[in-house]
Amino acid sequence: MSTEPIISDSEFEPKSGAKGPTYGELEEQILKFWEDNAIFPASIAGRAGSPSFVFYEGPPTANGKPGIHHVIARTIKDLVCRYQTMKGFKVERKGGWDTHGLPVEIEVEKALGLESKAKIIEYGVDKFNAKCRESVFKYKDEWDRLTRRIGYWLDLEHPYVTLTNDYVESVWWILAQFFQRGLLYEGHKIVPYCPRCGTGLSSHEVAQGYDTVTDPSVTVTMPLTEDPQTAFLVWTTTPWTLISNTALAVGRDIDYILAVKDGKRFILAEARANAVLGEFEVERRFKGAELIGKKYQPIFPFFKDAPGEKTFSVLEANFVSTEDGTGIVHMAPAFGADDYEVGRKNGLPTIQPVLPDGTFEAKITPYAGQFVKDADKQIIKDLKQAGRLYDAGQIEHTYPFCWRCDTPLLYYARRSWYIRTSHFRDQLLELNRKINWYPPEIGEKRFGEWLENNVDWALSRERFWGTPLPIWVCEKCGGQTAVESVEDLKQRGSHLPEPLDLHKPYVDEITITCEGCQTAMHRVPEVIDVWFDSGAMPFAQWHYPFSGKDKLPTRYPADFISEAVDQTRGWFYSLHAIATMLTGESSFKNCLVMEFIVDKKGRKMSKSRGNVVDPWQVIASDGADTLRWYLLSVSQPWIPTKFDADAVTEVRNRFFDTWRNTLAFFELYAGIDQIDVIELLKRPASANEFDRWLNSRLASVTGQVDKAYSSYDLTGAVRQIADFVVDDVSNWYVRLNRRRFWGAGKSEEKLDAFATLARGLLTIAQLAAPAAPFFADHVYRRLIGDAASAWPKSVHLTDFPSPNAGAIDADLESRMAAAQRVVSLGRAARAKARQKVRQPLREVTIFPPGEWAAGTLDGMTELVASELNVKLVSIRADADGFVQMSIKPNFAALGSRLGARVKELQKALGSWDKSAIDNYRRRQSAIMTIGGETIDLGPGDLLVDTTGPEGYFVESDGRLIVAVDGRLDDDLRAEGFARELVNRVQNTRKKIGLDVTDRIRLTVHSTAPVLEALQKHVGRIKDDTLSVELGLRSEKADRAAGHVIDLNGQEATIIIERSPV
RNA sequence: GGGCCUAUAGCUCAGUUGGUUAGAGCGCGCGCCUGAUAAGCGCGAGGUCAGUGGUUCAACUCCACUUAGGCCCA
Repeated sequence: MSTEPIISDSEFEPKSGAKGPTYGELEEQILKFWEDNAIFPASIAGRAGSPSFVFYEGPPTANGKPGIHHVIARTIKDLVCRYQTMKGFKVERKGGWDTHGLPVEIEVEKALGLESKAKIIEYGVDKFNAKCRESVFKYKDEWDRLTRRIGYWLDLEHPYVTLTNDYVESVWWILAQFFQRGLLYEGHKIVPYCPRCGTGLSSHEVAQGYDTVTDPSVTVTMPLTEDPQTAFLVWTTTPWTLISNTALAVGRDIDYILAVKDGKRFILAEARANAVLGEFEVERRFKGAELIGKKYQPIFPFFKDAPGEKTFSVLEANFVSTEDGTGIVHMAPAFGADDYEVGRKNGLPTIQPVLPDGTFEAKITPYAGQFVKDADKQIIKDLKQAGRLYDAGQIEHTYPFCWRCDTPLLYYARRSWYIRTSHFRDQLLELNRKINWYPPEIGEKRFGEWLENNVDWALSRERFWGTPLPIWVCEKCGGQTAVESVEDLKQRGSHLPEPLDLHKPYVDEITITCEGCQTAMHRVPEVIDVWFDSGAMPFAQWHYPFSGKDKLPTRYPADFISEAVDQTRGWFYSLHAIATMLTGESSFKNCLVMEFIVDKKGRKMSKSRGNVVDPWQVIASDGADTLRWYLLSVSQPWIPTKFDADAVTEVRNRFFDTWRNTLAFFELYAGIDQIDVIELLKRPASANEFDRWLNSRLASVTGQVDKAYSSYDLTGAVRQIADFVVDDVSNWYVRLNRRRFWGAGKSEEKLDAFATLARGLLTIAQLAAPAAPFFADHVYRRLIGDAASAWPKSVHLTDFPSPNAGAIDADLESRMAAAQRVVSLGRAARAKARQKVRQPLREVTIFPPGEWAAGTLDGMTELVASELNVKLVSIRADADGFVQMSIKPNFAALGSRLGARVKELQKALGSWDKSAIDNYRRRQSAIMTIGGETIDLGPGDLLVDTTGPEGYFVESDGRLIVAVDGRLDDDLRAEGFARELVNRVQNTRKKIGLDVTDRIRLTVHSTAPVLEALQKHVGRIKDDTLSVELGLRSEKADRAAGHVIDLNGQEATIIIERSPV
């Protein structure tokens, strides 16, 4: 055994205000230790040969600074990975960067002052893309720095980067597979389109430009082919789209009527009839289903011969509502996403008579060359003339405008490439059911319903900075081919640039000779949706299948991913969809979905509001562990969290300071006695009841925390750890066992206490390590020291503790809980008696509740007596005659059994007298008659409530009663003086800077009654205050020489001198 | 406009399949304890459980609608 003190520089410092290093400084030290000793790589290498726990990092884009919401995301990912590592798994964590996409382009456009696609082309796509490439790593260093500082262990040296040729090549390979399986096709997509800029807008661009405007609101007639005297009534706010009308839509289950008004016959939804028609007669009622398939007469002649079996007929659509309009919807597939989708399913033609600049083409003679919205007026006039207008008015609503030039946007069919995801709908749904979502409703609702309504994935983007779509088309014969690798491209292509860059514009120059007609094929101009990039990461991060074939089997699918809820239709979907189509299984098994972090007022954090929290500031003041712990414990990650900096500090004060002080307490006395922790941990289990209790609690908590972590209840886990440290370890075990730590020598009793606390602190460090990796390692290393080679260097290299089942003593835990309840009520009773706890009292009487087992307080009376500072603890089963009682039904137990009769039972109980109540309290059974029916009442069916007996000071929580005898006698008073004196001396010792081990000579000057009282307790006073001499003087003291104190209203002066021995 | 999440004490959050008097921490007031703890303990003040309507013997809890904040779509 080592004779050197393990703890050379104790953290404990007497109250001087300084508390040793700040948490931030400690964390920096731990970070350095991790780096110097390569602990992160060691934590993976140490699990070589173990089964893998597969984690995928969702790639961020580093063109913006990381914020507080990134800290929670990274904390959760880190926690789970560290936990699984401690559980024995090999957990690799490859970092990643998302580097393509429109948001990147928009940032660069703003920086360069480019206002349209034409301007970008003018500027040069090569130069533009070079700028994009730079911009995506603008804040990479900042990201890396924050990632390291918050302790997120991630392989930042070998990240996957979506813009590299290797990554793009993998994406191309996947797309080529899809192409060869016929899953890629060309179609149209309805996009919000600015006719002036000549470009489609992304949804977040559109969201910026909504404005309230007045538009025409017209209702037109569509006569039935089979009965031209009857017409459908159809409503629209965009009359110009009527030219492209190809069908009508109704809801299958909506109620419709055939109405007669002024001799004319109309069909419309019943719910809308009053609003549209005013007065009318109903000729017939029927469901929408009856209308499906009916033909009608086109409203304009231009496309009356359009192809399609179902053209100019009534279709079914689930989006038809009766909120406004007529319940019969006009369909123009070229100008509405819903329309387009229904049109596609029903083989309708896409009639598109509008040119890219927003004007009608020449074929539409009366309106040719007019901007469509300007043509509305003339169109309405012409409809009226043709007798097809039922009603025309105006409506105020919101409409999107281009955020750059204020031109009204048109929803416009543009050429687009699609992936046939809808063919996999059932499989997507089925595989989704196998994913564990946290919380589960994300999987069932938000994600599940999204999959239910799956439409084909619109893959292409008419942009510049993205993975180019690897499809080459022959202009002559229309032949198409997909390139599946760089090798493939080299073999088939000409004009390959050197060095090879797979981005625009270079890749566009490469031509492939058409197999069919030997003509040059050119690549389609589009790039792909950036979500496809990130969704391909399970494969592309390893450059699969070109070099990752050996790696994939142990790295797919992921056991765990976690991102914020906005990724439901982003990354979660792209991961799931690509994997399902490529491998037939989903790419992740567990998915923890985070909600957003909002400001203190519940509003979104945004730069413009100026309410963004800078993580660096929080880390600087409270430390990264504190921030991590706050974010984990404040609420479940999947409910929105209001960030509160004061609450972060509170976490530090309540949990970390308590934990740290418990360690400091241990170190203080372990240091004094030169106790070797490693040897301590080898001691057999202690028989001491307190030690057994703490060990039992420790085992229970270990099991609960393990279970919580493994089921992704991270909040539950950290809350349990914090409660255990604060309540059980610090405020109960340490406080009540302090004397065992200070005692002289190295008694078994003392070493047992040290061993118990050491074991507790060590295990807590392990339990907390995944959540608070810095401080946990600090505690661990202070305990283990550097010398101990048998123990791993870092807590993160240890195995997660498994509960010591043999240590769990449920009976002991419940007896201790009972004692704690008694003490708590006893203190309240003392407060009522206006007696401070330092003043000993004669007796406390306990009336245990009926449900307590007979021996519940066995072995606990000594503890209760000392905590409540009473001489005698009495337990009386029978409260009759001592307390007043009332009784009522236990609604929870009886409600389901008796239903409404509970009320009658309650009434009947009102007539019970005291003995009847006490009878039930003791026997826990009774028979009653309610409404002529006999009811057997068993244990717990009735609840006895007790209120105070006269004369005593009583406190009760409804079942347990604790009564304190508040009367004092001379002996009690004398002891009160003695304890009061000890307290004053101890405070004074501290104040004048004496060390806890210093011996003193103590002199007390006071009045005769006080001295007489103190005389009775000389031994105890000397022991407690480490006094080698105690002088009691009745003469007046020189007040300046000592400290004047108040002892229960009597004045005294104490003089303390340090004794040389 | 649609889908989903959230709303409980001054603040941050718990609240099991509907059931006794809706809890905790912080903050505030009063009292107490302390030989590790700028900590802790007790008591008190503080709640139309966002609002309205419904189902039920019984609603914070279930249903409908409304309001406010958020996410994703249109």
